[in-house]
This record gives sequence, structure tokens and C-alpha cells, in this order.
Amino acid sequence: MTQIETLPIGELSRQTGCKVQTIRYYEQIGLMPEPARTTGNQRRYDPRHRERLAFIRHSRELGFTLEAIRELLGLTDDPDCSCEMVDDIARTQLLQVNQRIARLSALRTELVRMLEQCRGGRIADCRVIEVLADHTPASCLSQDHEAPIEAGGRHAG
Amino acid sequence: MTQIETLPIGELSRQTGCKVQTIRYYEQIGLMPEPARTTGNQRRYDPRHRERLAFIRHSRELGFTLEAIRELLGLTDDPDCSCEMVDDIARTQLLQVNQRIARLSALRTELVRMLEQCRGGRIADCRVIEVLADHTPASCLSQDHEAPIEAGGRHAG
DNA sequence: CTAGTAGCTCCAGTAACTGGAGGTTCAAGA
DNA sequence: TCTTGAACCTCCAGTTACTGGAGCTACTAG
Repeated sequence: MTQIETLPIGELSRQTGCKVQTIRYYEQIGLMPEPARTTGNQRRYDPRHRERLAFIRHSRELGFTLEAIRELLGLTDDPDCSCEMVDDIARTQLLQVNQRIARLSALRTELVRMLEQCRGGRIADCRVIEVLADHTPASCLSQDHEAPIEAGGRHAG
Repeated sequence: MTQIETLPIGELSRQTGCKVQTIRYYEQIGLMPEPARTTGNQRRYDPRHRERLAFIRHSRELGFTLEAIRELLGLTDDPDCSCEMVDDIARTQLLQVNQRIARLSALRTELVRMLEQCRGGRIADCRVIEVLADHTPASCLSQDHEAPIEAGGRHAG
């Protein structure tokens, strides 16, 4: 008989756009189940692993934390349960995204203003430095420190 | 004679809104100079330290990395040098902020669309889960992974 | 003198990976 | 069958920008 399709980790990596180390990391923290191994101890994945990893990656791209994803995955294990909680998690995520956009926009405004004032002289006269040194009772930015996470990992080479 | 004003670390912390540990951390990584010490080995800061720390904090709030701040601080040490580089650093920062806003906006769009499709049934029918599981050739989000840093530290308390 | 707060150093932990060392396995070609 | 080289393995350390705790010492008010 033909065996079902199994993938070595590199192939799974290619198909999902997720680095090999990251896949192993997800396994380590229990987000991905342990796959079958060859007699030589190499991992072999099946399509279900690929689906799960795709789910994780897409969720990460949408900015969900690994903890949120863990919860979402837990919920999907019980298909009869109400999807209220899923909705909650996504809604919370949306809220955070909105907050971050708001903060970044304020930040942009200040950066733009700062740059506009620079006339390109000596550092001693530099408005950018001046603005940065200025610590007036904190502009719009100082309050509400929230989630620092963003979609995607660090730059990959 | 009256001594010049010196602050213990807790007072500096209060005045700048920067945690005690964070101040010590900045010293450890060479961003803040080593302050004077009492005979009992406690740190005592002067107004110049406060200015420098304020500069660092404000820059952090604007999303500059510690490395960028280190560079900016280095540049301010030479007041006769052209402020072109300062401008460059700020401009790079602005660029990154713009990119992050763009990405977050795309993200928001997708989250909103996802949530709108949820009619609140069972998880088996949940559109949110479906969308997350879907790994079409990657929407607008998969490209351009950049700086993960955001204004402010993690939530404090 | 004592109590309590604030300070000290050192170490470990956070999120979400990434990279490398040093060794093994697999698959294809000779 | 042997060899070669890519891909795999585990384990560990590093990244960013802090944060928290243990266990100890200094300072200051009463």
C-alpha cells in the first residue's frame, strides 16, 4: 500500500513558511503535538500537523499571542462548544490592535513635527535632540502601556 | 556651603517615571553613566543624570531602540557635528512607525472582517476559526517583518 | 537603639523566537 | 557498497528591554 504523505521538518517548514527551529520550539512548548519519528529519530509530519501549524502561523500574523492561540486551539478541540469565547479572544485582539494604532499614530505625529523643525544645522542647534530632551509633563504618549507584540517574528536575514 | 542637589535612585525614579531597576539596568548597559556613591555605596544622582534619563525615556516613548538612543546620545556629545545623522535616525524611526501602522491597519481590517462573519453558533461552524485555519497564499500580512518594539515597556502592575 | 524603608548585588525570568556547536541520518550518485 | 553532502538531531546561549525576587546592608526618624 502507499503510505500516507509524511513530511520531514524542512519540507513542513517550506510549506508553511515557518522556520525549522520555530516548529521545534512550538513542539517544545506544547503548541504542536509530537510527531512520529523515523527509526533514525527524525520527525515526520502528516497533513494534520500542517493544518495546525498553518493555523498557528496565521494567528501569529494577526498578532495573537501564543497563549491566545493555545486557547483557540483548545477551543477547537470541542466543536460543540459555543464560539462565544473565540469571538471574545478575537475581539480583545482587535481592541489591542486599535490601541496600538492609536498610539503609533500619536507617535508619528510627534516624529513628523520633530523632523519638520530640523533645519539641518549643528547638533548644538538641533531641534530633534531638543525635543527628545524635553520632558514636559509627558505628551499623549506616556499613558497606557500595553501589549508590545506585533505580527511576525524578527527579521530573518 | 549648600551642596548641589543630589538624588537617591528612588527619587530619580519618581521624578522621571522610570523604575529603579530600569535605571540600574541602563547603567549596566552603559546608557547611563555611573553616578557618585555615598560611603555606604548608594547611588546619588545630579540634575545632569536626570536630564539624560529624561532624554532616554522620551526617546523610548517615541519608539527608538536603546541602540538608536545610544547613537543619539553619542552624537549629542559632539555639538559641532552636523545634525544630519540625528535626522537620519529619526527619519528611519518614522519610516518604521509608518510601516507598523500600515501593517496593523491591514491586520485590523482582517480582524474586523473575521468578526463580522461570526454568527455565534457552535465552534464547528465558527468563521473565526475557519479564517484562522485558512492559509491561502498569505494575505497582505506575511511580507515585511520589521521592528517589534513599541512605545513603553510592559504593563507595570 | 530600633524599626522600617530604601538601597545594594546577583540571578532568573518574560515573549517569541533565532543561531550555533557538535554530532547523526538520509538519499542520491559512483 | 561506499561516499558525499544536505538535512536532521539535541542542547544551549543569545536577542530586546526590561521586571521581579532573594538575601543582605544603609539610611533616617523617633
